[in-house]
Amino acid sequence: MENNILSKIIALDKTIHEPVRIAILTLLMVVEKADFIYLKSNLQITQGNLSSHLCKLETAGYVEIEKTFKGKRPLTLIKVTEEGEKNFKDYLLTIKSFIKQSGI
Amino acid sequence: MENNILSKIIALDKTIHEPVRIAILTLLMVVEKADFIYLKSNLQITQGNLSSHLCKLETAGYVEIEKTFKGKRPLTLIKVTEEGEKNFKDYLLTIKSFIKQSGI
DNA sequence: TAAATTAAGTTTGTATTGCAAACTAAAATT
DNA sequence: AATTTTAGTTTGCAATACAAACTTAATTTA
Repeated sequence: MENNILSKIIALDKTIHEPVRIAILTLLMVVEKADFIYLKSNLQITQGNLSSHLCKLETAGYVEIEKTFKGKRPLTLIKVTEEGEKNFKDYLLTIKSFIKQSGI
Repeated sequence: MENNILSKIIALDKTIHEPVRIAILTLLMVVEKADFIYLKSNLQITQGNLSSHLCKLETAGYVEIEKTFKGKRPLTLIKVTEEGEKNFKDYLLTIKSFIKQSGI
């Protein structure tokens, strides 16, 4: 038992453990779907940066990306998958128990 | 106010926000000094990996590295600096308030 | 109606990483 | 004398995060 929390920290899911992706997943947990522009304006990052992070999350199977149109303009909708949700919650629980043990 | 926590997450200190370095700093917070071997065996990572993370922390001014001898063998002692301690605590507080808001 | 601007993304380029494997140097053991 | 162990550092490389450049199409302006 004992300092097992440090091995859990070291084994943290790298797909999630990236600030921008933590923020993306946090937003996606509270809405059923979000569009690209909504995420971009909430996160205040460049479109290219958002695009590549979404690709990473999609490749990992953590989000689903649906390309549609609003009128004649492209509209990209993003939602978290069950797997993404589960792994994100696990991630949060590990962080939480780490914080608890840190005594902060 | 409101979703300001996400901008804090995105602005998280990259020198700290790396699992191995979080673990190193966590260990360094509870001892005055640690030696290389102590860190290596507690973290269960390769020496090369530990060496490079310590360099990164040293370059950032977050740890001080003192090379001495135990008998005739090299002994490397590592301690966290005041700046390292302050920034690590700030990091933990940000994570803590994020976890709190996440409702987990 | 031609030119410029805006919208909504994707692709490209690059400098930085994290890590394992290889290496160094000296001490201890066989 | 040769091998192994200890205590690290350096090297090599694949993966990454981000900004800048690009694409495509719609809209606005002159």
